Amino acid sequence: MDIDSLPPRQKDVLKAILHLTNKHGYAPTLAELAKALGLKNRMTIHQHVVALKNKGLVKWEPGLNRSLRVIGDHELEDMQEEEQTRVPLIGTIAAGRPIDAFENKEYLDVDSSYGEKGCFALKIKGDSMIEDGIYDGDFVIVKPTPTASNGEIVVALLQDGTATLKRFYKEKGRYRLQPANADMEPIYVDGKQKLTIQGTAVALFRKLS
Amino acid sequence: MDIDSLPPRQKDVLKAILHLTNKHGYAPTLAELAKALGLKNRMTIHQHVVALKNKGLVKWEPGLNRSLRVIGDHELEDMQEEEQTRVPLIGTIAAGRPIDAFENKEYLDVDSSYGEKGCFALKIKGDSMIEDGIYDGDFVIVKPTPTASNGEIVVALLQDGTATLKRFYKEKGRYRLQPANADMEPIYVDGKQKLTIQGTAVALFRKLS
DNA sequence: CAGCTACCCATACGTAAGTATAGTATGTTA
DNA sequence: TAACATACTATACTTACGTATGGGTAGCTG
Repeated sequence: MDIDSLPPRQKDVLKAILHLTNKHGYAPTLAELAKALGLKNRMTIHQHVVALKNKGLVKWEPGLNRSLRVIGDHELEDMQEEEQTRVPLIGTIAAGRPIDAFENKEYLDVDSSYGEKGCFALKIKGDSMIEDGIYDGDFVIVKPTPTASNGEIVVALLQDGTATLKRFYKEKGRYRLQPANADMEPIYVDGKQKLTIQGTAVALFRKLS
Repeated sequence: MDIDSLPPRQKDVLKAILHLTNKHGYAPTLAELAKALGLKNRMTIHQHVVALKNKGLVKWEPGLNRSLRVIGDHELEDMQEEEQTRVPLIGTIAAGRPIDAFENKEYLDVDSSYGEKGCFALKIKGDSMIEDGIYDGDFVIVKPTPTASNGEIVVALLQDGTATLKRFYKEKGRYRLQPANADMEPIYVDGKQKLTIQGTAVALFRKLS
């Protein structure tokens, strides 16, 4: 049974079992798996693991708590996932400047789900988003996406090579990059100009002291 | 810790844990260990594993079924590091209310240094610190300290049992807990009254989307 | 269209299993 | 001798957690 031919969610469940088992050293419960996959109900997981059991990929003892395990030769697969949990801190972003890349590899230890999504972190320089509570010196975790929805905070690359963190709005024939600072004007980008969205900001981290 | 220097029965228990775990692929229960060692009562095993845990040879999560596992020197090191990386999210803090403890154990994965310092996390409810960029729904990481310096953001327990997150200032004969919200007044605590400082806020984490 | 798979949700019930509390007995060491 | 560690026993309580039962939607295929 090839994992890659599994339906998407079953594959997610299998990976989560491997991951949580290796992370904790004991088997996960259905509820823990549900939580890890953003579900509200462990019954969904139960149905998934029944399907996986029928495909010979997992096994458990009926009625025994925490006896769920992956069977076969799939245990090593979780090892390569491990290194992707950390979020690389790639540089500083200041409006009107290109991203100033850090020379040394640094990482932000945050919730592992961000690393798994391929997120990267940027250190904020400036006050352009201060009224949205994003302060100079904060770290923003960015999920790579080529597009964004209105109102999302994006890391945008302009045509002149500069980068900026702003709220994104798509308007008639143009894009608006809106600062959250009353002293600053929006940036408008004509619809025909090149606007690259590096990703959307999904989390913020700040040292207080 | 050398296994061979263990008392006889503790050594038996350790071996049985390893054996049953490898045999079944999931952790044994106390009852299963008791049965394997010819005992009638799982309490005996419980006392043995407590002794083994105190010697750093096994580990489990209190209250979780089948979470017992043997930890070796290498794993011990990893486990300690893992355990101390995670910051327990213990509840919600809203000014004027006691801390509303979360029922389910949750953790915030943040920079490992916070976990090492024994920090805990609280979810913010309210706007009392909004002008310092601490918003409703944010998570604040708190380092336990009984005292604070002027200007530090503290989790304070008042005499009436309520909790609050404010900037701490020591003044003549009293303490001032200063909100960062122009619509709110400071809280003054007479120097003779009981003011418990649970800790100081050292970091903030916010989900943006 | 019907049937099937995939995927999500809910509540209720019952057993699994850890823990609390308490006890006795034996061996070792200061 | 007393204190402590080791090792066994019991019952009762409480939470953990799997399962039963039931519902729904969406997409694909014959």
